[in-house]
Amino acid sequence: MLVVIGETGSGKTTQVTQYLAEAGYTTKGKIGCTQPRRVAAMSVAKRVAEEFACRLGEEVGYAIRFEDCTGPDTVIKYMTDGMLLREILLDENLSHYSVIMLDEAHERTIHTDVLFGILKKLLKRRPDLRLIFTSATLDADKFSGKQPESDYLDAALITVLQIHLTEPEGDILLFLTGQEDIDSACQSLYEKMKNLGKNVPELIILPVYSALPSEMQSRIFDPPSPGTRKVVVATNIAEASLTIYGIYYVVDPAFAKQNVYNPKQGLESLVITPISQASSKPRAGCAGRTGPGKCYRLYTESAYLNEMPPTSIPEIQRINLGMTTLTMKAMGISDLLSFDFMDPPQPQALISAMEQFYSLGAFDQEGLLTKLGRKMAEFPLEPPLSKMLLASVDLGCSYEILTMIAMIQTGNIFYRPREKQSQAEQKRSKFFQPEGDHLMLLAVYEAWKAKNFSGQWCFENFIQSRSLRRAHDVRKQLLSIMDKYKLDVVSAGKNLMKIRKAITAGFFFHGARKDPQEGYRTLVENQPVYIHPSSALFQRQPDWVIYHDLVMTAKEYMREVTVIDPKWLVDLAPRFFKVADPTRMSKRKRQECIEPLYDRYHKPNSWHLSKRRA
DNA sequence: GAGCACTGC
Repeated sequence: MLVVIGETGSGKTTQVTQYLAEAGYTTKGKIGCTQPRRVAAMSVAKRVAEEFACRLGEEVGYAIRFEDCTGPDTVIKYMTDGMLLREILLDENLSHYSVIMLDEAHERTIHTDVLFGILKKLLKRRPDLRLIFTSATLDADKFSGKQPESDYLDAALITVLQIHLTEPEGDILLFLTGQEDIDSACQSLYEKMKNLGKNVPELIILPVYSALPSEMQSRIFDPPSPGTRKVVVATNIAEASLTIYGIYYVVDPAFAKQNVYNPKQGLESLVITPISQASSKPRAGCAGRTGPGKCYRLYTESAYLNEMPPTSIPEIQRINLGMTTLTMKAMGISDLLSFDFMDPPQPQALISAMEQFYSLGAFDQEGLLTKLGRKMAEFPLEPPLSKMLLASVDLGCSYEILTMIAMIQTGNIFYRPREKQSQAEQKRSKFFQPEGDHLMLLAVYEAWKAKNFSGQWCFENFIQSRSLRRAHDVRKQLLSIMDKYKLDVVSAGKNLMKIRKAITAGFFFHGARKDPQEGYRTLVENQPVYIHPSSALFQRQPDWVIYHDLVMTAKEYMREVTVIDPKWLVDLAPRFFKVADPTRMSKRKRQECIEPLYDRYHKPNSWHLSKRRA
């Protein structure tokens, strides 16, 4: 086992694999090298193939989701870290490899973190395997919070204008946190420039974030005409995923949105947090990729030292662990609580994941994976979604559920530009279905399909064609896994109840009931929640609903909501709900007939506390 | 009557 420390761009990614090949490591197996991002895996493989003087896919190749560019002769294989994790599911000894290199391990993606633990264990069975971890930094530390300064936006805009008015030519990149920030910053920059009159040189203002349609994203690559300067206002999409040439000035307020998951409530939210010292470096590095550059850091040295954490919290301690832990279980890792994680996740996050497996029927009483659970792990989906898919096979509506899952996973289906909001909304409401938003997503996909997957149709309907194409790819992949395991793909026809039942079978713990006073209450924690105003059910407010997820913004909003019959809950989730005993209920409760079961005694929780089991 | 950073399978 070897650890290589080196800055990004030091050549470790492209050279180490070739040195190993020259040294003869490819005679007994392949050299595998993981990357946290797809683009990196592809572009690095391309470069190494050139240096190796072979065609891509021959001796040097890559594998990412939806794309396997390797062949029988491939000896150096680049791949995403998630891809290697899937490979372990098929061959736990990785018998085709002689060397595995986990590149950019400092990024601490959940996949790299899990691979780290699994590969260390694999060394005991395969002492001949060589492991290499590469990192730009050595140490990791814990995170401490800092209140965002309310005026960082204003300070950032003033800095941009100062640069524009006083500094020599060269484009500007400003980092902000999200779509709303960016749109309003662009608007306000535009007005400030207008107020300055005609005597100042022109400033071209360009927003960029992932939800922006690709045509508008690509405008940031156009070079400005002579005598003008451009300013790109971006999220951290510009940090690693996009390279913009001609940037000389970077303005960095040092904030970003981070996904924070609360396992107890099952609630994810995006919180504005200070970036880490480690990620301030690549931001500054965006200045002068092609020449000298300057970075304006909108914070003091003391804030840098005292308030910004050295590195960010690793993903594994922040996010919902459902899919990862199900994959680990399917790999035969029986005791997750004592697994050798580099930084262990919160025990509560592991326990809630396992409780969810039990109520979904993926675990038995002993905490062992059931047949259903094993099948669920085959799909690259969150466990509730794969349960929903497998339930749809039995209910006879897998054709429709496949599409809904692909669409819901992709997100960002509808595009609502500021200046054409009402028009976009009108188009969107044409897809509304009385049963709810899941069926609306299906209706969108079917309409697109009927128009031969037309991009023009998407444009006319304010729908992001990029998202639909991706949903199409995801659907194809899921379909091929269904084929592999001989799972039937059948249409529900006109019987939409089957579809709503399948949704309930996966998402029963996301049930909510109308509150007589206001909004809804979740069945599990009795939390007050609301239907999102963009939902097809916003006007209808039905009594019982299932939601796909909760998002905390102005209120706690349910996104992707579907009407259900509460009787289904007991049938489809007998481990979670029971019909309440009327003699033990208050009069008010008696009318409701159903109460959620989440009493401690009902959970067979011995398996997650005991190490002997499983 | 609102506003979803990024990545990955």
